[in-house]
Amino acid sequence: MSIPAEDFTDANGTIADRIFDRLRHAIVVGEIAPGSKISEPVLAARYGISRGPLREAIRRLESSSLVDRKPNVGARVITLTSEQLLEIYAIREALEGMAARLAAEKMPDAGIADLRRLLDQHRNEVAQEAWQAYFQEEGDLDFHFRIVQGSGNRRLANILCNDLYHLARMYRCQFGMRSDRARDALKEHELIVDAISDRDGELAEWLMRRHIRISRRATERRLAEMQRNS
Amino acid sequence: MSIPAEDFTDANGTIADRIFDRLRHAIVVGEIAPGSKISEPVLAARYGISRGPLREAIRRLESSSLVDRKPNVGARVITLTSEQLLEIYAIREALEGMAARLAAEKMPDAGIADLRRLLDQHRNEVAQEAWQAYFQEEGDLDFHFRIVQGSGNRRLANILCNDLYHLARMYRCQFGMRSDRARDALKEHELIVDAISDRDGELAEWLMRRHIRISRRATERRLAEMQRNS
DNA sequence: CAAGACAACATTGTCGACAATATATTCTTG
DNA sequence: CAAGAATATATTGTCGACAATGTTGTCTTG
Repeated sequence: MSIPAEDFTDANGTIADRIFDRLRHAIVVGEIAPGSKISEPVLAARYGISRGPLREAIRRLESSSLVDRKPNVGARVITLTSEQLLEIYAIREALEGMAARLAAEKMPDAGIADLRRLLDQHRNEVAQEAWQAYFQEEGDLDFHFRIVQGSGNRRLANILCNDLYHLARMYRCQFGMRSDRARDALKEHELIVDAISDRDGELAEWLMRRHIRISRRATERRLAEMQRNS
Repeated sequence: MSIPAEDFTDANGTIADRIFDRLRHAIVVGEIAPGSKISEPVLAARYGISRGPLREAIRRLESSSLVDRKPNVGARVITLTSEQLLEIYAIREALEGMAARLAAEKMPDAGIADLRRLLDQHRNEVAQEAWQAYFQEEGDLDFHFRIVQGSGNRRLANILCNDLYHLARMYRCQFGMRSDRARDALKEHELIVDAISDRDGELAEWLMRRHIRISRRATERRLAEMQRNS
């Protein structure tokens, strides 16, 4: 929810920047189907802009590895394979584990307090069962997002927030991932925040890595299930 | 040396792609000084191209975080601070540690044999003391590059090879990093290859992380020294 | 003389048109 | 009728020109 890339306020920045955000969002939520062609003429017409800014946006989408471009042929939205998804989980485990450790060492107390408030909110939502899976997932990303920010490593935050989180979100939209793991995940989140609050970096890293590993296994099970049903 | 991005054969691909490679190389080796402005008109004139492809290349340089761009103002080459450099080392430690573990599990025997040949070559160069620091450093990157490739995680390889290695190289050129650590580094490389060859992922990860940590400490010492002399 | 406003300039952002390349269709030929 | 070549079409790549924004230098004025 508070991920900057999500709230593309159409007022600021250049057309290329705005179209990049819009396209990225459209791709991530599946509005533009995976594997479909990114045609410059039709998109330029649809959004009422010229091809110039559009091309720059597409080049950036390529850098974010959301589209696959071939010279003189064009760009297509990537189709996330299960292998690629597991690759992302592996990277997140390494990177976010490190982020949790750094956050335990360097995150300001105010940030930890914010984190606790966020968890309180999640706890209410889960308890009332009034939450929708969508918001639950958003909340999960929000949690991870804040910890990464708290690590203080700007480049780490860039890698995760500009690329990997969008890909993770894309997968969730693509496979209609509904989280029946909300309660467990919340508990894991709470333990992580406790460790960070105790400034126990080693434990925070271990908990975060396990959290992501569990999440990956749940995904693997789901993928195997889908494989079986198809 | 065998890093794909380095040999920009001017024959294939579009102008935008070629100019991206050329600019990246020019920035990395310091041909375009850190902090200097990336002026579209002057670069278009210098390379004899139009501004269109150039702009796309600049957008991609921005995605690689080699330039810093402000809307309606322009782009400037980033200036690597020592903090940013240490951030990169931290990320490399996490990511390449993982890569070494995966390589131990999945790298084909042929790849390991290639790795050994590479180390033989390095050993000769070091023994003859006929090596120049430049090639030594290139060889180091080549070693890391191959292990990352051997991990089989394509996205991991992209993150490291498309962004972080270029930044690391940029730093080395920027600070005129001469390696008096070649002998030790070679020994560490050999241990890592031994672990991979033994399919001991845990050890390979540990050795790789330590290798990068030692390298980071050497860099920190050098930075402190430079700080003192200035 | 200093500080702020104004104007001239340069640079970036955007657009439409043309050239080069790839894909799809049609035609020929065994 | 099938397979391949040649053409036709559409899309991408590139370019030069115009509009919008930032910057810089100058001029006025307290």
